[in-house]
Amino acid sequence: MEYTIKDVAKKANVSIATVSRIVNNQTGFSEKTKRKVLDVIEELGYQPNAVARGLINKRTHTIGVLFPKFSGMLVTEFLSGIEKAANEQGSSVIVCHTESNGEKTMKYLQLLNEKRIDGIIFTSEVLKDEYYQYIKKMKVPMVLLSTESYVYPVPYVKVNDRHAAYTATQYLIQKGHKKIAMISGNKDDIIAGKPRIDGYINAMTDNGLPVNDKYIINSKSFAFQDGVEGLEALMRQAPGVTAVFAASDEIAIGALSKAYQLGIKVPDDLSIIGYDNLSIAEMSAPPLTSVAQPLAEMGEMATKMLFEMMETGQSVESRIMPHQIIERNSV
Amino acid sequence: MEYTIKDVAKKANVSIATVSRIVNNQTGFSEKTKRKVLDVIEELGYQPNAVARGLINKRTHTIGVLFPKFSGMLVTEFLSGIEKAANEQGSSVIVCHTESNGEKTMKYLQLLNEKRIDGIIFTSEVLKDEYYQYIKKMKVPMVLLSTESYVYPVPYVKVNDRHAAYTATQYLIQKGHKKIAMISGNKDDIIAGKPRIDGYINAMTDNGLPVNDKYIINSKSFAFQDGVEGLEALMRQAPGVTAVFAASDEIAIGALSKAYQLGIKVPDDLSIIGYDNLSIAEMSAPPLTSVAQPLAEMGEMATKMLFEMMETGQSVESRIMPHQIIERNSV
DNA sequence: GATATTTACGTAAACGTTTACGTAAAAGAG
DNA sequence: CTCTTTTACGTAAACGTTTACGTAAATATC
Repeated sequence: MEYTIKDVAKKANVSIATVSRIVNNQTGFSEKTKRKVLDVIEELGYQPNAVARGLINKRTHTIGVLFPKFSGMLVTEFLSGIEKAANEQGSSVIVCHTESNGEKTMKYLQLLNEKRIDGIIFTSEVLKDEYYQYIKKMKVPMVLLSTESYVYPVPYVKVNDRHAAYTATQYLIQKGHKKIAMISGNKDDIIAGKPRIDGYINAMTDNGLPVNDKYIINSKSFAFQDGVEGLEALMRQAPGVTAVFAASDEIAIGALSKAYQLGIKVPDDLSIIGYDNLSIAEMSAPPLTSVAQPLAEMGEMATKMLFEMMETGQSVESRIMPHQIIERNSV
Repeated sequence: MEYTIKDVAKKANVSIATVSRIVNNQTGFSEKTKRKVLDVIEELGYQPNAVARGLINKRTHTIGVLFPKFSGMLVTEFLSGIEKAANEQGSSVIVCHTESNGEKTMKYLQLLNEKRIDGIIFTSEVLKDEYYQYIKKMKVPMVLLSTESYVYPVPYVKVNDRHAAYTATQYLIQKGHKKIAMISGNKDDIIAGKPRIDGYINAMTDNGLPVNDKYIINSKSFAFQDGVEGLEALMRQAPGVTAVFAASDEIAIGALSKAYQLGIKVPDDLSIIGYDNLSIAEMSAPPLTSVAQPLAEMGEMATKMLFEMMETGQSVESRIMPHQIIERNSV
């Protein structure tokens, strides 16, 4: 398998230029030599060296994807869509796990730059100035996935978090609930934290319902544990609530779990709606009603946008993806 | 950022060879020129082109990882360990989603070959002859993760499935259970299916307990739905069981969910033990007792082994990783 | 059948590195 | 101060491709 174009050329009695032309189906050769060369290629099992190609073409057919966390299941869903779209375009994807660490992120960007990847997908985290400047210098296209930048002109793919949260809250209101609480994630997270809280508040006020500070639990993150602690705190400080909007499915499942422990029946005594529609949502007891983001499609979309940018050399429009309430039995 | 070694050389008034030597910290230059060159590099923001390097060094510092499925959360855990170890070695990882599809897998192998990656990690699936032969021709090292080959001499990282299943069953027996059922995954899966069934059977017979065919439910896969259907079938055909060993956490959660629905109290009426210890195990109600595989460490180990093979050019010993019962409240 | 055009190639430079080899200068030995 | 060894470089080939340019042969034109 270590044959080169020269071996093929020699064996087929043609020049390497001709072999190259045939391999890349260009023009400038007869049907006869084409067949001869193809036969030799077949015989030797020749495979062009993408590294050499990359050197001269300045395209490596590889993109880099940066994830702050590898834990949640968001990652696989995104990756699944990204990988699919990239593969359709004949490209590979390199995954990078930044752990939300600035230094590590910069190291990765440097690595990706040295590898001369064709584009970058940056996910689920705010795009710091340092990152943006570096990527700009790299001169490769980038798209943001499940995040957006209020400062830099970088196209993104996202659902409208505020709107989705509004919809979720509205849904609970339509079901007749009035005392609706929220267990939010990190409220200082300007991408996934604040907007969801705002959406909740907007929906409440738009429907003439009071917004009570006691009804809003701010956690540090979007994890299971925050849900269990959140519900506990909620029951203490606002025992009258009949429904809660959780800022993530993990929080919702945590709340569900705590409710079970406290003997609170869901959905009879308390309704819970989640956010993300992860696969765990359908595995909980009772199955969790949740507002779904089309995660895989979002990954796919981001990748397609990235390729479009690579081809046209121009920026593209950001996309707001539709969210949707998946009704199960927790409301 | 598109400066080359030539630009640096010219600006520093040295030859490109000297720059190269300095960049790769070899010997053969004075302290003075080193500083000069380093200054120029800093000033220009020069970054060596890994593609050109790869061409000449025949090492791309990239490995490929093949996953049959992107759904479960096993993937992220594995990937997390793999990525960590690879990163420590200064390498990147390309992810491939084969969907257990032979054709797709071969396409991926071809792509990886063209990209001249340094090694392959093949996960969670049986290594077909076609794959093995191709990778052998590629002449890159490979290690199997969470799978093994009975036919080819390929090092692997795995837990001992039979033993782990034995341990799980034994655990139930120790807790006083006698009527123990199993909801297995696909019994034709010779890696993750059959061995777990065998382990269950061995533990039963070793403890003088009867093995009743009605107590073993064979599902098609290891998914949630198999668990809910499995428990339903089990309750119909063997209502007397007091404990069930599920061949995966997803199955266990499915069973848990069905039990809830049927009004069966866990663990009072029925004990359930899972397998994998995914993050969902701690999120279920009640939290699921499960036999844990050290997934991230397994990925890390596999990667380290791969690098060892790359460096020494020799094969390495396979590793059986320890499993462990994580006690929670479902037993 | 002579000329013009097209086709089918081959030659060689380029992509950005690393590295074997050569050589002049510096350092060390006596 | 001369001779040997070491150090600090520079030159050029190589890695495996693509592609601009050149040219001989084939085809078309009249």
